[in-house]
Amino acid sequence: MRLIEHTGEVELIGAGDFDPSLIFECGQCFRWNAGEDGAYTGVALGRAARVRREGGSIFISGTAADFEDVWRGYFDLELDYESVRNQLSVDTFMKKACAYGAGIRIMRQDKWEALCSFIISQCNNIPRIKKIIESLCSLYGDRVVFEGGDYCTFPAAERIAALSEGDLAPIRCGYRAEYILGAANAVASGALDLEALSRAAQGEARSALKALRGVGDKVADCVLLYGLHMLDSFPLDVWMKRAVAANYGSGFDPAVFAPYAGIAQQYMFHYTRSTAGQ
DNA sequence: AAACAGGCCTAAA
DNA sequence: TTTAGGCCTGTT
Repeated sequence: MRLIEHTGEVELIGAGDFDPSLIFECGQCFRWNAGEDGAYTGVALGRAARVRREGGSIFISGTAADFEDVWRGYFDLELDYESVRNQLSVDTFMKKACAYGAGIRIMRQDKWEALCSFIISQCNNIPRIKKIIESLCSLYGDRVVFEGGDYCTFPAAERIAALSEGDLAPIRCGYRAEYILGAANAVASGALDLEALSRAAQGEARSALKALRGVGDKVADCVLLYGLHMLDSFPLDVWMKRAVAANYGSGFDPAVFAPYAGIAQQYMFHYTRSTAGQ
């Protein structure tokens, strides 16, 4: 990959699989939105940015230093996703899913943000999930100005731990408020060390997450994959259960996709949802 | 109007 | 170990 620094943004040439619309809309994140020009703007890791594809290049706002400090890791640019796709194309279904999802990458999101976001996601639809998260950020995040617009960071666990259920009432997250506060307290107090968990064994990290009220198998697996970047974690939501049942039956074991079962899940998820009803 | 949406918890077999 | 019902809220 070649990097060219322009004024206000960097250009990536030969970044490999990198389709902003797939990355931001395949269900792994909630805070990147497409503008009229097709460019995505979002706030991540405390800063706002814009990402777009033009020709064969990817443009990310900021300096080369920003890119090295934040975005190279955030977009997981060290992993060759084309090679992963080839590795995962083990049968007819996965060949189709991988081809369909070429351009997807699994981001390294903020760990606390992933935990909190996927707690909110339970039994909810994407528009409402995004609405609740934006409301949480605008109430309790920090303001950042970017290209003349006003944005908000995702509030730190410490900030939310200091709140009450009443403080969360305006975000309209319903019964999840109690779960959010519990998780925030666990993280803020140090009882749950997400940084340490990301270096622990997957099973151990999963158990620690599931010890939180409001975190079951599905949310825990999403946090492992999207927050702790454990690429072998295989979240099973209702769509994935249908997809697995339809294509593999009951004896399926995601270990056939090791060590990238989580990426396999992402291709399957996106392919299944996008082609639903066709 | 009733069901459903990217689950989780509890109680009961 | 598996299953049913309830849960906040918004949308269809």
